[in-house]
Parts: sequence; structure tokens; C-alpha cells
Amino acid sequence: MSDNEMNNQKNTQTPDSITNSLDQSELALAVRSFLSTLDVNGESRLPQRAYLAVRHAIRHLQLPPGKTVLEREMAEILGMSRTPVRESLVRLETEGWVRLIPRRGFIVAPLVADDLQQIYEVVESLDGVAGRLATDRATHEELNQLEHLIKEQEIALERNDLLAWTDLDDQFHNYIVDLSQNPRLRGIVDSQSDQLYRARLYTIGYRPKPTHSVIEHKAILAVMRAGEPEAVRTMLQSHRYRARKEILEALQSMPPSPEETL
Amino acid sequence: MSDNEMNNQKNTQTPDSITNSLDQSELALAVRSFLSTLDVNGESRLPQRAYLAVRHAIRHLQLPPGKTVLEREMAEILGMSRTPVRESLVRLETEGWVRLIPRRGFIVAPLVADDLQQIYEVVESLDGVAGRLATDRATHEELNQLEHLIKEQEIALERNDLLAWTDLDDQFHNYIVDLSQNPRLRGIVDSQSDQLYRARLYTIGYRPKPTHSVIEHKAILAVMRAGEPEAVRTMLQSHRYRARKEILEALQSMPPSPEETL
DNA sequence: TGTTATGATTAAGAATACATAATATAACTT
DNA sequence: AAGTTATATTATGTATTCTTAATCATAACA
Repeated sequence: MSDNEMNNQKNTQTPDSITNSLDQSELALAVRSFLSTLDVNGESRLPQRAYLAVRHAIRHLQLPPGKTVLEREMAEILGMSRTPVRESLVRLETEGWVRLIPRRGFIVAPLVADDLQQIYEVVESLDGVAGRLATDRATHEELNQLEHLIKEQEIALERNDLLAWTDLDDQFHNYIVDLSQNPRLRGIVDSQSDQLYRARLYTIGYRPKPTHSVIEHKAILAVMRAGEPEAVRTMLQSHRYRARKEILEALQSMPPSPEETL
Repeated sequence: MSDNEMNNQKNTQTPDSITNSLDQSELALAVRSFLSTLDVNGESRLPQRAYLAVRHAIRHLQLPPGKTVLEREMAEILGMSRTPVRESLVRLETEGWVRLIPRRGFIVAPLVADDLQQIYEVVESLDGVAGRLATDRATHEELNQLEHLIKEQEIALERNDLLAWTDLDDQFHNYIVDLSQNPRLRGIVDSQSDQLYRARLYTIGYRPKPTHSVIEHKAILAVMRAGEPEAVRTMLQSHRYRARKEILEALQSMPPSPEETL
């Protein structure tokens, strides 16, 4: 009973797509490539797709700090209207990925030391408590999974594959947060710590080789196995703290950000 | 140049306002009363008004746990369209105040022990780190302000005004978070801890009189003055932990939630 | 030549319109 | 009368339209 053969007598041209023939910029290509990944994973909801795509683009510096995110352009790239795009931007704003300048639009959160420090102060604390809870709640198999991740980190380091190591390091920490069995904590840490990824990418060649990191991971796992939650908390916190120092020092020793102008 | 005298040949009645003559429910009255407060404070952006109004209604149990928040109805009450209302609901969902059931709508987050425990685990940790940072960053005058708040708490307790005490207790903790000078931390703690307010209201007659709380606040302030950040962190954390225990115990000893049905 | 109006353009803010899924209701068959 | 199917209603999801503020270019003026 599809009676849709009598409802198109007025739209000669949809006004919002006057801006068609968008230039195939690097951003558009990257976002579209990422989108197809989502299609495979069956993300059906449009706002969720937009959220993941924009977040991914920011995370990988394809949307550089300070850059304005135009709703219309994003909608065009993502093949949807402005509405779900805006919804995703509101969510990203709540999480701190973008800032809303009223009547101006959304800009990608700048990558400045002050901001990173704020994020680290949050993540260090939450990461610590997640480790404490995980120590109480993890099974032996889950701890073995952590050990496996550490081994992969060692391999990546031996190959000097810092990109792979970064991802594995993330996986290690995320997994611990998972083990805390606190979805709310998980959500906050996930979003906040992921915002540090940009800075890690950005400074990847300017930091010492993270051999110490693997050592500390091993120590943390050992104390988890020993069942000492409070010690795990402290260790994770100082582990993150050293990471913070290295990143901030690297940022200072580096040439100024490409979008320092904002 | 108002040429709106020739465009109404089809809409006999605007479809979105068929639901006019909305019953003057308690919710509508409460929300409208709160709205006028915002007008005074000059909140010009509609989504922000909606955000504050809905959050306030949830916080004060006018929108009870489990209740569906109808976009159209809210829009009607707030005197705006669905668009800014939806935007506010997305933000509230990101913060955990409501849940989105796809194709069903937003419901007020249920008030169950499991959820409260998750919030407490987050807030205890962040509150602790905020106290640690505040100890390093607060001035003498700011510490005196804390002392003033404690005195007011004592007065409220003597009068057995538990509602006023609850607000003052909130102010005390919020102020410490302010002193951490970390806006991101502030935003997260603000939203999360404020979600506990519902539970505190709900259990207000079922908990022991919080005389110990004032004592602990005094102790915390003393250690802040002594300049021992790590001790402040520990104390705030266990302070919150006792609050958690009292709330959860009260919830269990109480009659089941009115919207337990969901 | 520099500065300030003024109009055109652009993009966000908000409202409305349309599409679709879910649910409630009514009709109908057995 | 009970259950099943068809239909109507309702509310979300999404697109589109309309409005308004901000910016940019251009022109008028000092």
C-alpha cells in the first residue's frame, strides 16, 4: 500500500543541496571512508553515525584544533541533513570535543596545554578508581587478557611501531576501565581519555620511546593479581601522571600548532 | 514586508499545536515558574533554557524516574518548538539524566541502587581529586567562605531544616570543586553529583540526622588549611562514601519507588 | 586615504513539515 | 467471546523552510 506516487509536485530543487559538487577534500574522503566502516557494523541511527564520524575525524586530526565544523558541510559529507549532525555536535560539545560559540557555530576544541592538563586531572583520577574497582572485580581470564595486551605492546615497541603501540596502550587502559563494570565511569573515561589521543599523535615523534610504560603495565598487572586495589589506584595514577608530563613537555618543545591562530 | 496573507491555503490547523489547551498539570506549573527565574537571569538561548528547566524538573522529582519526557509536551510548556527541547534532551542524555529508547523517546533515568552506586563511584573519585587540587589552589578568603558555609549548615541543622541543609551541603562541595579551577572537572562533577540530589530528596526522612556531616566538613576544612592535599582527598572520598551508604540503606528500607513500574 | 555606513551573503537558530515506526483501537472471523 | 488482522493514532526521526545574527564587501563620506 505505497501511495507515494502523488506527493512530489513542488520540490523543483532542494535548497539545502545547492552546495552540491562539494570538493572532494581530504576530510570528506577520510570521513566517507570511516563511514563505510560503520555501515558494515550496522550503525543504523544517523546521529550516532555522525557522532562517531566527527569524533573520529577530530581524533585523527583530520579536523584540526580550532577548525570550524560547518553543519551544512558535514551533513553533505555524511549524506544526511543538518539535524542529526547538530545532534551529534551537541553531544560532542557536552563531552568536550568541540566548543559551541553562540551564533558562530562549533569549533574543534583547541589543543592547548591548559586543556590537556584539565583532561589529565580528570582521567588520572577516574583511571585510578577504575583500576581499584577492576582489581576487585576482574576474573583470572580477564587478567590474562591484560597480560596478552602487554606482550603485544612489547612486540610493537621492538618493531618501533609507535602507532600500533599507542593503540595497544589505549586498549590496555580501556580494558581496565571495562573491568570496573561501571558503564557511567566507562563512558566518561572513554570520551575524556580519547581526547588525549590527538595530543599523543601530535607529539609522537617528540617523546622518548615508552619502554618504561610496558614495565609499569607489568607492575600494575602484578599488583592487580596480588589483589591490592589501593596500590593499583596509586600506580595507575602516577603512570598517567608521567604520561601527562611527557606529553606536555613534548608539546612545549615542538613547533607551534598549525592552527594556533584559531 | 510581511507577506504571510497568502500562504495558508492548506493548513486548516497547524498540526503541531493540535494538542493545545494542555492541562495545567503540576509539572507545567512548576516548569513555567522555574522558567521565569531564568528569564530574570537572562538565559537567552532556548536549548539552554530547556536544559535547565528539564534538569530542574528531574532534580526535584517533578519528572519522576521512569517517566517518559514527551518532546511535544515539553515544547508546549516551555513555549518553544521541539527542536531546542530535543537538543537539551540529547545533552541530558549524555550526562545521564535521561535515557534514549530508540523510536520510543526519552525517559527519566530510573532511580535504582545500581545506578546510584555507579554515580557515587565517579563522584567520590572526582570529588577527592577536586579537594586535592583545591587545597593547593585556594586562597585564604576562599577557605573562609567554606567556613561560612559550614556555619550555615549548623544553623540549618539546629532548625531541623533538612532541605536547606541539603542545599548548603551541595554548595559546600560545589565550591570545593570550583576551587579546583578545572572547568572540565567542574562540569562533570556538577552534573553527576547533582543527579544524586533526587535520591537525597527521596530519602530525606529515612536517614539519620547528618550531624556527623558538619563535623567532617570542619575536619576537611582544617586539613585544607593545613595544606595537606592528599589527606583532603582521602577524607572527601570517605565522606562521600558514608553518604553513599546512608542513601543506599535508606532506599532499601523505604517503600518501593512510585514509578518502579517504568 | 582612512573610516564608517550600508547592503549582500552566509551560517546558525528555530519552527515547521514530512516520513516512519510503534502502539492503540476497531473490525472481523472463527 | 477470544484472538487475529486491519486501520487509525501518536510520537519520534529526519528533512526542509524560515528567521535572524554576524560577517564581508562595497560604497559613501570625512
